[in-house]
Amino acid sequence: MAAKKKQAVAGPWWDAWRGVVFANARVLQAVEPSLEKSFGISLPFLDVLSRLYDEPNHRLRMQELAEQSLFTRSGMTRLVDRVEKAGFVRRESVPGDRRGVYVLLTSEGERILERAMSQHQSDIQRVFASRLSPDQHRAVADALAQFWRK
Amino acid sequence: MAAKKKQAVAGPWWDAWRGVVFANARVLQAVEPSLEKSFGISLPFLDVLSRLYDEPNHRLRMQELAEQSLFTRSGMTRLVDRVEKAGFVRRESVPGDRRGVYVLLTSEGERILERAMSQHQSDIQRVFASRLSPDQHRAVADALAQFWRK
DNA sequence: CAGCAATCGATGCTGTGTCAACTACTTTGT
DNA sequence: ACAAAGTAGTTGACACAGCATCGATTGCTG
Repeated sequence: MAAKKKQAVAGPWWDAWRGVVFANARVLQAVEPSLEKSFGISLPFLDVLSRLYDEPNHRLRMQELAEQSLFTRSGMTRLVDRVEKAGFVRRESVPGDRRGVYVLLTSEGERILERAMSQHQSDIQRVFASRLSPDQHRAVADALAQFWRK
Repeated sequence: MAAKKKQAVAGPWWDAWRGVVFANARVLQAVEPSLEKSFGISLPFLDVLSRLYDEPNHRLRMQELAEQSLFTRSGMTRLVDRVEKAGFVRRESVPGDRRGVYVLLTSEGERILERAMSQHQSDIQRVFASRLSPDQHRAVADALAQFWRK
C-alpha cells in the first residue's frame, strides 16, 4: 500500500488547476530568457507587438490593448512607453477623439516581431507542446479556450 | 465563408498554450481579491502556509520552500519576512546546520490556513472547475501534471 | 587537517506593475 | 446649450520580486 501524504487539498479538478498554474510558470520561466537573450525583448513586449500585428492596420488604441492583454490601463501606459522608446511602436492621435491614442507598429517593430515570434513558437513547441500528445493539445485547448475567447 | 483574420500564430497546440496562460491569469485575477478581502492574505501567503501545513512537522527550510514554490531564495526571504510579521509562521534555527533556518507554522497560521484554504477552494471551484466537465478535469490534469510532479 | 569550493539565507539595488488620483475631453440629460 | 457624469490616458507613490553580492558555515580534496 502506498503511503498517503497529508495534504491541504486533493481531487481531480484541483490537480487540473495546479497543472495550469505550474505549466504556466515553468514554461514562462524557460522561455522568457531565450527571447531576452536573442532579441533583447521581454514577453510583454512580444505580446503588445503581436496584438498590433494581428490588427488590419497594425494599430490599436491603448484601451483596446489593455483589455486584450492582462494589463491595467496604467500598466499598459508604462509598457508602451518602453516599447516606444525601443522604437518598435509609436503613438499617434486618434482623429475623431482627442482623448484617444493609437499605438501602431513601426516597420522595425514588424521586423523584430516576425523573427522573435518565430523563435518564441519553437521555444513553446519544445518546452510545452512536445510534451503533450496531439489529443492532449486538443483537449486542453477545448477545455481552456473559454478563458480567452471572450 | 468565414472571414480569415490574419494572425501571427495559429494551431491547436498554440491554442492549448494560450488557454493555459489565460486561464491562469483570469482565474488568479478573480480569486486573489476574494482572499485578500476575507482574510487579508495574498496568494503567495496561502502558498507558503499550505506547503508548511502539508509537511509532517509543519516546517520546512527556506531552501525547500523556495524550490517547491515559484520563488527564488531571495524572494522567499522577503515573503517569509512578511508572513512572519503577520504572525503566521516563525523562524527557528536548524540543529545540525547553523546556516539553515526552519520556517514553521504557528497555531494562528494553521487556523487561518484552514479557513482561507477552504474559501480558496470554493473560489477555484466556482471560477475554474465548474466551467469544465469531469472529463476535462481529468484530461487537463493528466496533460499538465508533468509540470509540477517533479 | 588545511585550504578552497559550494551552500544557505539575507540584503542593496533595480525593473516592473498596481492603485488612486489627475487632466483633458466627450457624452448625456434637461 | 450647459452642467454633470463618464471615458481615455497619464502620473505619483508604492509593493513586490529578481539579480548580484555578501557573510557565515559546511563539505570536499589532496
